Amino acid sequence: MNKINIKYLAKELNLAISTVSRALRDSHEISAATKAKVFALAKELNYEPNPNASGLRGQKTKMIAVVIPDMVNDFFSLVISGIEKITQSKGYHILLYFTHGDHELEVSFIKTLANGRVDGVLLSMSSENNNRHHLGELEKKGIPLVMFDRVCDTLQHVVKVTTDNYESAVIATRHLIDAGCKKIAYLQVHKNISVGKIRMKGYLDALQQHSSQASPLVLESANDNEETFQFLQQMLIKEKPDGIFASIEKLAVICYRVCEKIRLKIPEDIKVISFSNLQTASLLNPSLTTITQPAFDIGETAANELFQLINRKDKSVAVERNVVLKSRLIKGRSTARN
Amino acid sequence: MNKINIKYLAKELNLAISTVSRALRDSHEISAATKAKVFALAKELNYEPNPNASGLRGQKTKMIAVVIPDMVNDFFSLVISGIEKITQSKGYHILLYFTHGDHELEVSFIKTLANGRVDGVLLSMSSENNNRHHLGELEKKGIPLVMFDRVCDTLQHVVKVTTDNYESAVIATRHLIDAGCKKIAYLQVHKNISVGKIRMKGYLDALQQHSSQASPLVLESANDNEETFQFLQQMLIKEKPDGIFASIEKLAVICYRVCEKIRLKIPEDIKVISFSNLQTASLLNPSLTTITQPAFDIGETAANELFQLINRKDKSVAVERNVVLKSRLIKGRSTARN
DNA sequence: CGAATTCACGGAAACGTTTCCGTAAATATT
DNA sequence: AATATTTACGGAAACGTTTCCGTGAATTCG
Repeated sequence: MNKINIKYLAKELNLAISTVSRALRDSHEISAATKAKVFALAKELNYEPNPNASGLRGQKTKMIAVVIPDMVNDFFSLVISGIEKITQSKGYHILLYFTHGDHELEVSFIKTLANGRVDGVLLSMSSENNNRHHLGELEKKGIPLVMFDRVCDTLQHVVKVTTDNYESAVIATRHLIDAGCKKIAYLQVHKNISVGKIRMKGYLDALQQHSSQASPLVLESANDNEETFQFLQQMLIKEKPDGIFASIEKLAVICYRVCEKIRLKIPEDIKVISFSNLQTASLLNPSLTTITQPAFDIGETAANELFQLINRKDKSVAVERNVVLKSRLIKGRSTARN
Repeated sequence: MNKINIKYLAKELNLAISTVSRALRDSHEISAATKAKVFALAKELNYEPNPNASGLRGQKTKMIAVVIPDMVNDFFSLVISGIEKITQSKGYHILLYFTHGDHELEVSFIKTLANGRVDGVLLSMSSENNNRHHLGELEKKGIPLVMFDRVCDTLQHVVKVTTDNYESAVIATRHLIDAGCKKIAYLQVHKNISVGKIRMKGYLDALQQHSSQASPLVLESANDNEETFQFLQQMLIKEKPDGIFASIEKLAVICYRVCEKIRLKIPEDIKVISFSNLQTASLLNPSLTTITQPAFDIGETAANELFQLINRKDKSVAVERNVVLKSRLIKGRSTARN
């Protein structure tokens, strides 16, 4: 359990510490012969530079933070896979944080991250979108930030990677209308998630422009799944919608369960469409029509944007940019015409 | 963008660096009055200690690495959630690595990790289980290791967290036998994953002891999903099994697709059971009977075991321990009696 | 051939913490 | 009252790396 560091290599080779360091970094100031000797010994002893020392000296950590609500659905798993593809190719490391939808946790994570622990941050915000003061701390410390999916719509001077939520919601709603739905309900999560707001606007606009439906029908989900189940059941019985547009897949799943319980047949009695990255959507009973976000692409894109920020020369000017990726409508039997 | 570090705090308060450091760590050597002043300023300026400096000095990083094959199924997502619960409560950070089933990548990850980047490693091995020399490097450097799920069965002196794969496989096979299956096929991944081997042994033993089936029927999946689809289709047509035991959920999903294509009715014509953590298993058509591993528990347990190793006093003696958690059989319609 | 330049390397400072050691003043002990 | 101990803090070393600066020797140039 001997400490193998540059000092040890230097002593072993009768060289100065600085020489060994330069040799390892392939500096032109070092002769080929010396480099060869250093490389050989480093390889033999399995030498790896101490990241804390490098980080401390160079103010570079080769690490980025990924801060997401959680991983209960396939979306964020895919995003992370996309991020990992990029970080892996750049020799970077991923630090992973879950906010569990808790804004306070998010603030505390960002605070600890704002001190040289990472070279950059990828963030998908926690539910409560009220306060964004903590993000200024990152900018103040010169740590690049890229937001994705759940972005902060009121925050300027930041790079955001999103999908065409509005257009997709319009398409989804029109898909239900075209399938013959006369009364379409929208299942929404918390009101203060920007993604949810934008999707709902798409639903509302499409309804107004392309349907004769008298008024929109919106159900906001509860914190607890069982509670949501009850609410949805009441709504389906009372309002009798013939189309359901779920803003997230969890709500579609709950909807399937409610329909099974109260003997509503999908798609005969009621049609269901949902934003979803569920890999088994096509195997559900019936197969679920989905609006599927390019989750892996989002991860790749966000990571690439972040590395552009990390590597740029002039860090004084703030960068603002909105990258919007397209979602896809994948038809299943849940919205088949009667 | 001023650097806020201990030196700055010290100058601002007319104190020595050492005094400020001790105050921040709530040392008994510092008077209450001084502590209060230091805390106040630190809070006001949002001071956070530089992790590289702390890590370099104290040889503690407050980080652990999680090395897993990938995140294409819900299992590892849940494991990570379990791990995160523990790290979060201990103020630790998670570094995440995907090996993508590539042994070389695993070796290279472990190598970089063996140099003070992390305080401990949680590992679920990549597919190829042949070489385990790289893990010795961790032990040599005194970095604790806990393996989970895909463990190395030939490696001694290490903590392993697994599930009762053998017993579960016996139960799964017996479940099919009890449901009336006379010819049960086992769908297996790569031969050299210990988990797969153990599960297959359970299948073989259960078959021998409780079934009149002449000989076992095993199909090893190809690397490519479509290829596996073709193989399985051929096998179902040629051998006509009436029961399928899938060792991982991906194979069960492929099996569903094949059955749909060649018009085999589940469970009337053929019954299907699978190891799976699919959250939508009960919503599939038909609902899938699963052996479900306590993935979240595995994460929690592995993380707790790791922290025990990290915090123990005497690091000279190697610890060996096998924690085995129980899986659950969750009945669906895919194995209903005819 | 003397001067300027390049080459190849050594010494030392710096990154921000933590902790060992030292020390005046204050308090306690005999 | 003289000594011992505690209190509260300062100075400096150490963690391992990178890089600035310096310097003899070798090479190039006029």
